[in-house]
Amino acid sequence: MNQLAQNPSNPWIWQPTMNAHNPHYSQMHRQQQEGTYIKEPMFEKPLTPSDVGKLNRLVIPKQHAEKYFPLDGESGEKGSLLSFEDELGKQWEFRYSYWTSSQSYVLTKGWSKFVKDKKLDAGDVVIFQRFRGHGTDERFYIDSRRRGSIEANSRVVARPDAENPWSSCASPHGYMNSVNSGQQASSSTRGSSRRLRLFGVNLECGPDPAEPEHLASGSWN
Amino acid sequence: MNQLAQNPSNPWIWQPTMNAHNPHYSQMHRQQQEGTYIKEPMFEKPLTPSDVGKLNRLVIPKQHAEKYFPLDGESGEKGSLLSFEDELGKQWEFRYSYWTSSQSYVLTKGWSKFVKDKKLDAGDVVIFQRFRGHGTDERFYIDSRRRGSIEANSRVVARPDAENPWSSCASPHGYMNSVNSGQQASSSTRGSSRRLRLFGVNLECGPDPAEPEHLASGSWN
DNA sequence: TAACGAACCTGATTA
DNA sequence: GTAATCAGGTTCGTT
Repeated sequence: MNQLAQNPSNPWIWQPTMNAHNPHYSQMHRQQQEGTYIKEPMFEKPLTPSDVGKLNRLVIPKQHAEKYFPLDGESGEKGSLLSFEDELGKQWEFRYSYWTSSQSYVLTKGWSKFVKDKKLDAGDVVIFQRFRGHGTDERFYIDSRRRGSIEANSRVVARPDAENPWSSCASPHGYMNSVNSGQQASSSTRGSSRRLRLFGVNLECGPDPAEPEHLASGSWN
Repeated sequence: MNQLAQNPSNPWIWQPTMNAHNPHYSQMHRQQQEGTYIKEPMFEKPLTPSDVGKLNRLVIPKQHAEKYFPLDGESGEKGSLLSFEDELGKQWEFRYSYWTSSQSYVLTKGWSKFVKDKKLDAGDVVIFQRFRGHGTDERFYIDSRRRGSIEANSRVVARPDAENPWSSCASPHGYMNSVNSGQQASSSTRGSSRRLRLFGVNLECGPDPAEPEHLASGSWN
């Protein structure tokens, strides 16, 4: 089911694995039969009640929006379309625009479908990553994790994957590796003290430590 | 501090007085170094709780809106911007539009700032006037008075002005003169019966007669 | 016609 | 004190 597999010699590098039977077999993989990508985190957004409510929009913090999704003059007026792939290879398109009245960047059209499909609630965290290929080749990846979870997406939580060596309290997709520069974090799945540093945030991973706020709002920068 | 002074020979006519030290020295006066204006009342709106509440809008009675602030087809769609000057020469801009859902004309953007700045409460009255110059030259003026007061604006109430010969229970800016065609109203600042007719409305000005409703809702037409 | 979505707005909070 | 940000709203056109 994984469309990308870690390169055994370098956990930063991910390579597509072909699986034509996957109904969500992504355009990315159809178009690019080979090649390597660097998967890197962009930012996270802990969802507010408004982000998952009736407003049908996700506010993207300005510093992240301007860094990763710059709008040129033309697209700034009418907004643009951003395409993402989720952990199943499913494609998601969102209208992305800037609201001058509130000076904020938002995902609008398509966002509510994502919220519904992923059953997102306030406090859940949406994770934005990108795969960078050769030159300016760049593909966006969207993921989420439940409030209080440090799992990067629902796949590991809801569908434990025997292929994945990371267990609960570790990070799938090599986040830890990339953040820790290949050095594996010292976490154990047994024992009373389970602590790790993820993306610059100290995280407790004991037996449900009442979801401390610093965990839910942990961000990459 | 007065930006306009009555013409000694005709109280209907007001002429700008220059005062470069006034921090609110208005564009009107900067642009028009000379000239005369006819100041005339348009209408008043006694403020409802909604007008000063969280709705951040002022409903303008339809007959007044259509008479004084007509919206053409183009501006009817997106609304327009109305500029006013207050008694201090400060400029106020309000978005003005028609809400089809409620069939009403409203001031929206900018209105809440005015309410806050003037400390307006329900029952207070907002006064709309215009200065008419040559041809179609027209400038809007916005003012307010406290609930139960017949003072035309806070200047006389809060900042007694030695230059102004009108005392409490009289009208500044020559309203009385213009309405009574130069004939001074028979009001006295002493005595048990203080009554005057202002813009066609009989007003009691006794010692705080429990703010009768007809006073608070007195209107020019 | 009811629901959705795009645009607009504002106040609390923060830097 | 001032300015920027953004969560939480509203309206209104579209479907």
